[in-house]
Amino acid sequence: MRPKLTDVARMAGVDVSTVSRVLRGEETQRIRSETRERILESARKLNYSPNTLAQSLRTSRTRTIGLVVPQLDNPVFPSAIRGAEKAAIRHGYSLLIAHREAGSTDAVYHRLSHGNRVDGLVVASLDDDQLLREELEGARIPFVLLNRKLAGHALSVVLDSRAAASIAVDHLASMGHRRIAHLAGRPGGFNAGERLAGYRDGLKRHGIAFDPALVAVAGYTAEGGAAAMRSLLARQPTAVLGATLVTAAGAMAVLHEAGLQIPQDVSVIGLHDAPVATMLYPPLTSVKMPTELMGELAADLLIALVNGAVPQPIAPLPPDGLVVRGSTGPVPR
Amino acid sequence: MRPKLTDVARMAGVDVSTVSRVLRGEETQRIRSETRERILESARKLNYSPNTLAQSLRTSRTRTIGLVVPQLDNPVFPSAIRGAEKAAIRHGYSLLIAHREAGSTDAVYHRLSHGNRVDGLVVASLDDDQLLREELEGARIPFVLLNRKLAGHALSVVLDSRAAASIAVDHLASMGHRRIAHLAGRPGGFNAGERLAGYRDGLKRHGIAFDPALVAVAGYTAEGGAAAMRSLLARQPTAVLGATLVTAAGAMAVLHEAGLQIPQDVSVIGLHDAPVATMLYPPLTSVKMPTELMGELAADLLIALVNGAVPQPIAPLPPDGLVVRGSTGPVPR
DNA sequence: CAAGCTTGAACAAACGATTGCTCAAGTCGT
DNA sequence: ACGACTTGAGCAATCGTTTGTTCAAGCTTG
Repeated sequence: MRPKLTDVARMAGVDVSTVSRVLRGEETQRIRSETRERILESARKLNYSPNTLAQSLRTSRTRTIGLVVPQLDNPVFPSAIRGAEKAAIRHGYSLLIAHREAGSTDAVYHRLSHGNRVDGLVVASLDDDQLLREELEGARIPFVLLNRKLAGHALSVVLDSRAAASIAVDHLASMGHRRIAHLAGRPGGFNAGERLAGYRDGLKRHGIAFDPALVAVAGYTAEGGAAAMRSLLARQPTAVLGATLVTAAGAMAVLHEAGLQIPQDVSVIGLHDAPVATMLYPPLTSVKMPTELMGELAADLLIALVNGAVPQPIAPLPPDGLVVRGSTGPVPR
Repeated sequence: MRPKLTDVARMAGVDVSTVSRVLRGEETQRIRSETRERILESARKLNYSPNTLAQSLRTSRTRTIGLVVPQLDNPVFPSAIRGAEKAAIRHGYSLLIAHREAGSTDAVYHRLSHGNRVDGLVVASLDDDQLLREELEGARIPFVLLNRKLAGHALSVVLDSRAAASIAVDHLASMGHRRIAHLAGRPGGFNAGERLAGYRDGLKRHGIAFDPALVAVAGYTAEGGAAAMRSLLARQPTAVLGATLVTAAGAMAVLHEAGLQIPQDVSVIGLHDAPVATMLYPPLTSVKMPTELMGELAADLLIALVNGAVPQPIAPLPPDGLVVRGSTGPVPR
């Protein structure tokens, strides 16, 4: 049998309330130091550890936050998870990760938010606004959105994708590219819109006319990137801006298949940087984004919220800069 | 305020115990059907959902299992997570994912196993036996090891890495390769040993002498794979067997750097298949392993264990077969 | 019509902690 | 030496469920 407070109390010859106060380090009540020692000693001997269920029930706080991620094979999320973990640990919270694929029918939000298992939720979702809104409608706990916004709703921590896309275009344009294709994200999605806007910002700044024919929807998967790239091949872009690392990778595979050389024939650049970028051939030039920081700030924000603070909204996180690798080069003549 | 059982009871004009029985569908007690209706109606109106904390405290079961993963950027784990999720849902359990990097000082096991938050743990770990054993020593809940074994301890679900490595060697040997290098895993590790054994099995079957100079430790990261490959370059292997996808990818980057053509100069093959294999250039030939199934079986096993069954050990899961892509070809003459 | 069954539901005791209050003994000032 | 504090600890209620037990009616039976 697991030792409980009463066991420790019996062993130390005191009341459970005293044990509780000593173990929690409560200050409202003075305890003779020899009593304290006796209690601590007993707890140690019994290898006591509190039943968090009972604690949480009593205090109605779990000191746990949940993080819902829509996919694990996108490097953004592992990185954000690491950040959230750091923040959680820093505040003495536990982090509980839940996986919920886009469009899944599993009621993860409901389970977590109605089950009293977490004090708040950091939500990353690839679902469309409508669906997400419905899902979160009934949430009874505070939540913070990660890497997306939802109109009129909740706090968000997002990356400045617009700036990132714009930086990418700068890089390409500075090497003479003018036929720059864009592999776009989910149409209507927050990030997709931002990135497209940044792409257009960049073009404009360099006096390049926006050509809708050079934009194809790729979503967030390698297959999507590949399909989009295939559809753009006929347009003969000299450079391609992928909305994510993974879509850029999908595009690269298609370029290789088509017998095009990277970067001699076509330059490729991706948004977000991650270890996989170095595994591609050639290693992918990308705009590095503070994804870990994003997770960290989201968790910080949520924990503040949980503790009754009314946190300020956080501005989009600016890119960490450009990481130039082998996949981009001067425009072919 | 969240509605609780008493609220429903008051609204329906009955005792909480009756509400509880109706809502839980308990059969030991007959309930008049109009009463039942009234209760159900009230619960619906109040949008009642039970406090799982209280439930778990009372019943001392959480109907939740934990899955501890050591890394998220290795495709094996997302895949195993998916499998475990499936199994958990199938049994009506929730899955709680915890991240614990190898060598981390965070007491994840302790928190989970002593905190009464999960009924059991599926543990994947890259820590060495000694450390893992210590960590798990004090666990007060059942656990199942994922993708590794620990001498004399606990149930495991593992892949048949030995068979996988052997299949990979078959493939290479069948194309005439005889100088086959091996990028090995963590020395002393269970999987590393198995893979090395499989590699040697394969060599032997094809009458190739084992040459220790063709084996280098790469661990489980791209950098490790790259370093190992660099050290092997001088040995001029015609083919390389990476212990994982990621190490193979690291090796490929080095081969590219060195100006070697894949597969014309050197063939590369990896163990485990995952989407990233198709993103590499050339797309990586690999031995596909049932990683999702592994997660599923581990969760099944754990849930059986939690429910008092004494499950049979599970034999290593055989590979799903070879996926031939562009990274392997005939031996250069 | 009294005794014994059913039926259907209420009572009440846990589960393991936290925390506001009460209270006995010792200390101090006068 | 007596009342007023202080110190140190125990009492008991409570968090929201679950579940063994009791119990009042209504019904059957002989």
